[in-house]
Amino acid sequence: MRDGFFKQVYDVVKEIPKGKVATYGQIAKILGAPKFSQIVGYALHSNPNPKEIPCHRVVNRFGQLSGSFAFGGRDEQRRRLENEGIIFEKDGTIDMKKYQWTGELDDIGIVFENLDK
DNA sequence: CGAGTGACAGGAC
DNA sequence: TGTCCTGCCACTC
Repeated sequence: MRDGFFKQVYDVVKEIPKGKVATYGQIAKILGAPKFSQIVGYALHSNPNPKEIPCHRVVNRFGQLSGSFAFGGRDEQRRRLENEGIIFEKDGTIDMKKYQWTGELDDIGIVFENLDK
């Protein structure tokens, strides 16, 4: 998996279950590098594959939608999340206690061995 | 190949 | 989740 860190990010993001969200930092941590949070955001910004990568399920640590969105703006992102059962507060944030993806590697089936080859 | 960039996080106060 | 400030590293030009 040395095609780039980005690809690893995409692999994880694709495994986020419907109705759940994850933070950039969380994804970074899953990849074994908590400091990669910014890189995760950068990776999704590139978003070479919008139809495969549900980046609307990835939010910042406040549970708030990101400023720019590759699919068509915050509105679209919000609608997609609502469509998955996620309720937004009136200030545009979501309840992370309820919706934050608690799953880790065990749940998503990605094994670090795979990352090695 | 060096410098700048960025969908961020976390600690300090 | 008050604000401010610093660190972080892959990627692009």
